[in-house]
Amino acid sequence: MNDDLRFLAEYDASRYPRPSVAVDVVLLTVDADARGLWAVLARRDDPPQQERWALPGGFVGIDESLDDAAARVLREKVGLAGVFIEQLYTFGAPNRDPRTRVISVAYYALVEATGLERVVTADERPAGAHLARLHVPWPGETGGPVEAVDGAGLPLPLAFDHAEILGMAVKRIRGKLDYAPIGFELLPDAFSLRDLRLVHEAILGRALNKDSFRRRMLDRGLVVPTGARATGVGHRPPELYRFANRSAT
Amino acid sequence: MNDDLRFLAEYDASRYPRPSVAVDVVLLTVDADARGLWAVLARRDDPPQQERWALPGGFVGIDESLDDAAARVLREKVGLAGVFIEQLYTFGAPNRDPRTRVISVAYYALVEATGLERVVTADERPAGAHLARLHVPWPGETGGPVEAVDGAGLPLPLAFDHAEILGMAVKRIRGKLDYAPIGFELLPDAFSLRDLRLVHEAILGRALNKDSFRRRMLDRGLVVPTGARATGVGHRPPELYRFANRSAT
DNA sequence: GAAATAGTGTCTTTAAGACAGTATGTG
DNA sequence: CACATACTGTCTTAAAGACACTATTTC
Repeated sequence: MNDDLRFLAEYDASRYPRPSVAVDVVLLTVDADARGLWAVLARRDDPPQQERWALPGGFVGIDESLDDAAARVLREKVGLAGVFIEQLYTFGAPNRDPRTRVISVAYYALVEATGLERVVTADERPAGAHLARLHVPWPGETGGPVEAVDGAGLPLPLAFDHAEILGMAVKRIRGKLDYAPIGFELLPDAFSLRDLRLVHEAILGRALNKDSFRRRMLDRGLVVPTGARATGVGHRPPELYRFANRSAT
Repeated sequence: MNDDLRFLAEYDASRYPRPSVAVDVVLLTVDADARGLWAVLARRDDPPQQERWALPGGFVGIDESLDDAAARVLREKVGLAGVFIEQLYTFGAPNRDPRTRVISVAYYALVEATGLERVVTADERPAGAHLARLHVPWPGETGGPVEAVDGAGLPLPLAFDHAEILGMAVKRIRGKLDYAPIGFELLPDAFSLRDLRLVHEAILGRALNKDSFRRRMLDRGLVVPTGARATGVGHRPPELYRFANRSAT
C-alpha cells in the first residue's frame, strides 16, 4: 500500500491528451396499438448538426460512474427515474463529433408506453424530448442503422452517429428478448398475454405464433395469473398476468 | 456547414475535467487437451497493484478509434495481429484505478491455442505475457468474477477490476457460442467435430451431447468436410472439417 | 485382437406450428 | 345475435437426448 501511494503521488496523468467521455441514452417504448417501437429524441437547437435529432446525452462527471451518468441524463433530460437501463456499446470513432474527440458510452432504457407519454407530453417536459417512431429496415439481428419518423410519418434526420446507436439498441433487445425478461419493462404491472405478444412482435418486427407464444410464456413460468380480467375490450376479456419474479429458479 | 464550423471555433472542450480512456484486451484461447479456458495476463512490475496480474491494456490515442487501440495493444503487448476481436463492455467505476479516473473499454479476442503458444513462449515475447488458466466458479450465464491460476495450479491474484472484466468476457462468449461462429476462431483451419465439441465444452464448462452436437453442426451447414482425415490419433481417424463461410445464407 | 474413438440408425421426448372448436365479453 | 378475441385440445413436425451397433485406425 505504501508503494501504491508513493507511486500515486508521482503519477502524471496529464501526459496524454484525453478525450471527452459522454453517455447517450436510447430510451425505447412500444405502442401496442400502432405495434411499433418508439424512441425519445430531441431536436438540436444549436450547431453542429442543428435541427437534426439526437439522443438525450451528456458528459460523464469526473467522479461519476457511467451508470450514474446515464441515470442522471435520463432524469435531467427526460424526467424519468427508476426504469430499466443497461449499458449498450461504446462508440469512439475519432470524428463522430466534429467539435472534439468525444467517446460516447451508449445505454438503452425501456419504459412502459403510458408512463412515458405522461412525461414527454407534459408542458413542463425538459429539453423538448419528443417521441419518434422507429423504422428498422433490416430483419432479424443483422444490425445496421435505423430510421426515425415523427407521428405524421415525416422523416427525422438523425444527428452524429445516432442512427447507428439506435440500430445497436434494437439489435441488442431483439437478441435478449427470448432469454431475458425485458418485455415486461414495456408493459404495466398487469397485462394480457396478447399485450405481451404485441410487445414482442413490435420489437422483433414480425408476427409470432399466437399459440406457441402463450404456451412458452406459461410453461416457463414467466408470468402468473392475477385473477383479474381486462374490461371494456369489446370482446371476451382476457385474464391479466403479472411478471413472475423467478429469483427462486 | 458554415454554422457548424463557426460553432466549432467557439467550442471550448476543456470546460470539464476529462477522464483517461484505456482499452483492456481479454485474449482467450482453449487448450483442447486440458479442456479449459486460458487468458493472457501480464505481471505488473510497478505499483499500483504491483505483482498482481493484469490484462494487456493501454491508453487510447487522441486520434485513434477504440477498435484500432485494441488492435494496437494486442500487437504491441502480445505480438498478435489479425485475430478475432470485438468490443465487450466499458468499465467506468470512479475508483477502479487508484491513480486517476480511467475509463476502460474492454475487448475480447480469440485465438487458436497453437498460434498463441508460439507467440507467448517465444523469448522475444513483448512485456512478459503469460498464459493463465481460468477457473469460472459460476454456471451458465449467471456472470461474476473469474479466478486465474498458473500452469501449476497456483492462484494468480488479479489487478484492479480485471477479474470482473474476465467474467464479463466468459459470460459473453458463452452467450454467443450457439448463434455466432466463434468456436472456429479457437481452432486451426481443419479440425474434427470432436475438437470443435471440446472447444464448446471448455467455453461452457459442461459436457455436451456428442450425437446432437454432431447433428447440429452438420445440419446447420456450419462446417464442410475437407476430405482429409487426422493421422496418428491412436484410434479410428476422424474426418477433418473446415468452417463454412455462410455469407450466402 | 484389444482399445479407443468415429460414425450411422433408430427410438423417445420435447417444443413449436397449425388448426379446429368452444367460451364469453361488447355492441 | 354478430363479432372479436380468449382459451383448450389435438395432430404434425423438427430438434435434442439416449443408446445400440458398426467402422477403422493404433498399439
